Amino acid sequence: MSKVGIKDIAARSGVSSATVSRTLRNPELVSKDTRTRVLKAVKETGYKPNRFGASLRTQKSGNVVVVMPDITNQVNAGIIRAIESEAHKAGYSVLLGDTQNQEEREQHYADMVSSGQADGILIFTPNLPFTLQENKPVTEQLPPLVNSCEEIDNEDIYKVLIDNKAGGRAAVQHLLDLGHTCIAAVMGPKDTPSTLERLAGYKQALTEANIEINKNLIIRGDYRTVSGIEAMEKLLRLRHRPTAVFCFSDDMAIGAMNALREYDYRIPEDISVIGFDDISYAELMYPKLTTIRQPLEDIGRNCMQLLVEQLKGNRPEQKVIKLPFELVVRQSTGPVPR
Amino acid sequence: MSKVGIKDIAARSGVSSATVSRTLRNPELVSKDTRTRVLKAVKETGYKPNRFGASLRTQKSGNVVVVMPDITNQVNAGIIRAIESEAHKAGYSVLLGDTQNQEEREQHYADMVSSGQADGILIFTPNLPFTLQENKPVTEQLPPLVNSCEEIDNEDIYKVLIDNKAGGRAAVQHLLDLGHTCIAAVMGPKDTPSTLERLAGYKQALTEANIEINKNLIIRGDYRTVSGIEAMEKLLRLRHRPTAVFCFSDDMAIGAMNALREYDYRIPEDISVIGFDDISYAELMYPKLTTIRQPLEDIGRNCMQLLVEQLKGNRPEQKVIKLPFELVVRQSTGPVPR
DNA sequence: CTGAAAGCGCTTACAG
DNA sequence: CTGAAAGCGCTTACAG
Repeated sequence: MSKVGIKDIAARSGVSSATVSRTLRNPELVSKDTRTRVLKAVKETGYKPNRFGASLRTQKSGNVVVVMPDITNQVNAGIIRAIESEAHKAGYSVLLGDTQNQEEREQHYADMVSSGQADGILIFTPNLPFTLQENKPVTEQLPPLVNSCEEIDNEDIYKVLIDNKAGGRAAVQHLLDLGHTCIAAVMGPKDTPSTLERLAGYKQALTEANIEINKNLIIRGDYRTVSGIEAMEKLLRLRHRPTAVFCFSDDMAIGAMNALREYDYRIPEDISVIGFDDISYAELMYPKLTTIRQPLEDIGRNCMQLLVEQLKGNRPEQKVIKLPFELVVRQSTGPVPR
Repeated sequence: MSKVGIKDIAARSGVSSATVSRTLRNPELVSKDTRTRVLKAVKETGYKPNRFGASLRTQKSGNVVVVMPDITNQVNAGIIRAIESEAHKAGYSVLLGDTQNQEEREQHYADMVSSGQADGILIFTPNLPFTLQENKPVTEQLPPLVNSCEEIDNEDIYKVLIDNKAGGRAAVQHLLDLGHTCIAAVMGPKDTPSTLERLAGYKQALTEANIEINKNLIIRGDYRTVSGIEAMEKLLRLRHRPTAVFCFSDDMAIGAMNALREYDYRIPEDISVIGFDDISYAELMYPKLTTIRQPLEDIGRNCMQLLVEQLKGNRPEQKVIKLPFELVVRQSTGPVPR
């Protein structure tokens, strides 16, 4: 690696380093003649301004950091895509922080903001990796920040959310409408806000239909495929098997369908399956998966837009953006068997 | 955001900023007493050293950048996971650069190395985003760098690869072994090294079996699901339909299976389908997808290890690491219908 | 339109 | 064990 600095360019083109900097940042301040000379030298040497020098001076990094529990799952994939393209529009680079569900790594990425490596942060976990002092207003203590997907328990934070409870309720209502009364739930990871909400929706729908909640029909999962398989295997052992299963994620629903096929059940003739998310593989399954669609792209776009507003120094009035979910009926759900 | 600097800590604990820095970087150089005082001040204020100041001084960023055409697909997902955990072990942070197949963005991420924001780079596209001068040795002109998945046409670069040609050949040989003679190929994006290699393997296997190459049976795709659907639809219109299809990616194979089901073909009784990659969804399909497995985790791990060696200042003798693929026979391939 | 100079926040060789 | 000082590579207010 050749290490070309601003001084080399200055020397090469016979101007001061100030003029080189101006040529690159504010070319309109420089005469056409010098500009040409400087740019020639830049091109010849392949000079790139050292970001640390610039950022140290300007106190801006031009980066935003995204903190996600698992960057490789399909839900986050859809969100990331939108974040990236929106950030790009606003002139920011995205640093993707995969926490692998480790608190230490969450902290690590949050520190990138504290240490100036990023100007703002998008948080998709339910924890706020910044310590707050009680006596000061929250907004003054936090960097530009938006929270989404897993709600942080703090009213003063900007958020982009869907109504998980209503989503859960809609999923179960769909099954009730098909005549099911023995409906199982496969939950996500313990104590995550999204799971608790969806569970509340599940319970609400059943209660409204005068159906008693049966604890044996509620299984803990972790949103991943394997846990869907295991949950389904547990359910199939029950004396009174469910005729329909509401999985709190598509990945678990896909696992559940695989377990059902393994044991020769027909979907939906024997057992109906509904998921949550509408990842791209949902409609590629056989049978195609009925699910509650999260507007992944909208979530990503809104998150970034809300962050960019803050980066501009604005403090939008509206703290929370609620986005709509949608029941997508496909082939994995059908009338209750009789 | 409170902006606490090293001077604030120095003042608070009654020492010089040099001592604060030592306490944080080389605590063994500082007396226990001062160390305690400094750490107390750090904790109370939540001070994080500004990365730009430090990096400007040390000329190290502690970051590596990963350049990928699409961070959200499942092949890359598997690779990223391994890269992240390996980087973490070596004390590096990973900046994920999704290029969305735009050359401009590829350049942007490469510039992060040129501008000092990253100390090394992992490139999963076939283009080298650095200009080389002919008269100097290549290694001296490049930063620590490893190339994988899509081979860059340069012998002096460190690479982690699988034998795509042999992989393609193995896929077709599997179909030949099942008695198929009319075998279609659904290729990836035009001119990508991986696709050209797999195609060469396809042709080699057929030629060895004395089967003539039929251009109508070779369709262009782009590795994504939709292109698999479209390719299959084209193939089904042919007067002499293939009895087996080799898709150069699992996503396209999944698309192809969906198209087949749409038109009431049975898999594999009517038409066999084989993919390439073995993404996690491959074995969750119905029928479960037969495919050529890429060792995604191994690829990621080896890439990062090879990069870390270079970051340490070493220049390993072996430039290319070849990793083995594996034919995974599942349910989407079967004997030729008679 | 251009240059000299200050300074962003650190780290580290040097001196004590 | 600790401090004063230099300097990493930029940008920009100021002066001309």
